[in-house]
Amino acid sequence: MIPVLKIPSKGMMSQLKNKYLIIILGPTASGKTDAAIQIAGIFRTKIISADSRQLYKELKIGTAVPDQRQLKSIQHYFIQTISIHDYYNVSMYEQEVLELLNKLFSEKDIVVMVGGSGMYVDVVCHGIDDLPVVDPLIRETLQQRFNDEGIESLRLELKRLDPVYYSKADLRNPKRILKALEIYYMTGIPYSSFLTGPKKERPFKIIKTGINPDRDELYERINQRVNGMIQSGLIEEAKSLYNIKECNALNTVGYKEIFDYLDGKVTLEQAISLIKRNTRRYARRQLTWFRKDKAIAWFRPGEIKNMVDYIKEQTGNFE
RNA sequence: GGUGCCAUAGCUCAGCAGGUAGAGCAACGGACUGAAAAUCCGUGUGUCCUUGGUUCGAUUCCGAGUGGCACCA
Repeated sequence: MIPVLKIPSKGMMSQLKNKYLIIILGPTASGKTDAAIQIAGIFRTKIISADSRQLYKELKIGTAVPDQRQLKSIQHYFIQTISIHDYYNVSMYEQEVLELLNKLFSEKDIVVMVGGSGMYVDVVCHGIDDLPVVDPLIRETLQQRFNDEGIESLRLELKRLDPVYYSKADLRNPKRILKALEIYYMTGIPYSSFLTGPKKERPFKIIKTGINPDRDELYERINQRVNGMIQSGLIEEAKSLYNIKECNALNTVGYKEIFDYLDGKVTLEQAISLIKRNTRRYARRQLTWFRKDKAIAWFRPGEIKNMVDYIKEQTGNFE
């Protein structure tokens, strides 16, 4: 059972007019963590992570969470807070972040948010429609049917049950079809009728900054990060998670390739190359997501001073 | 020094009995309202080493040059 969290009341929210959420986003390995810590230090505030994998307690090396020293210097939220066995989704994240922000803004004028999960960032900025919680049994049944029957019969079913969503859905993407059917079977109401579209307004102001190295530099940073992860014990970490490798949260770059190595499917050398390649691809997908957001002010790694100047300019120069 | 083989996409290579070229990997672009580091869709990016010749036409055939590899000295 998922606890329903209360959205702050209107009275509390009206006081947040001069509060600023500073978002630092960018592709993986672009230097977000360091930048966020420096900037949060300058503004004497705290950091909210918007990272769908650093959330998990059990994951550390492969997700490049901030180290102990960094976590001590600035308080972080949403780092290693839930278990990979827990069910979690962006809507829960939205609720929890709004709750937390309401609390943090009572003592700070500025809060920093850092992360590379575009959907997590967007949900905090614009919200997401409310959907019913789906019974895990329904989800499993549909998943089983997909495994047995393939996508075509589910697609035809969606066409019959929710023609509106069918007409605009990505019909070759099983996840989209399954999601819509889950909601239909949970409620008897078409998924499309839950999608209202309009974006929620937030009572606080949002300033978006991004860090985007040149492509060559980004790939070099990725290579170094991956080599560093191997040296720091990624293989041992993956071994300790091997018996639960089917968990959704472990369908993650860095872990899945090491599992294949442990299964003897690839050599260690191949696994490391694949981690690098898959991280590059992930970074590109992140950039595709961020590119369409024209509100982001872009910087290069190390341009902390420029970022701080930009933030001061946007907030009216107060600290 | 001699002989032979090779030179085509970022890489490994295929191909064209002469009509300006394609495969794997890599790369690049896009979608994305509850597992999003997930999932799905799309794209060939090229002085066919250089230079003469033959030809209506040469990446393809011939000569020379350059570079690489192998073997013989």
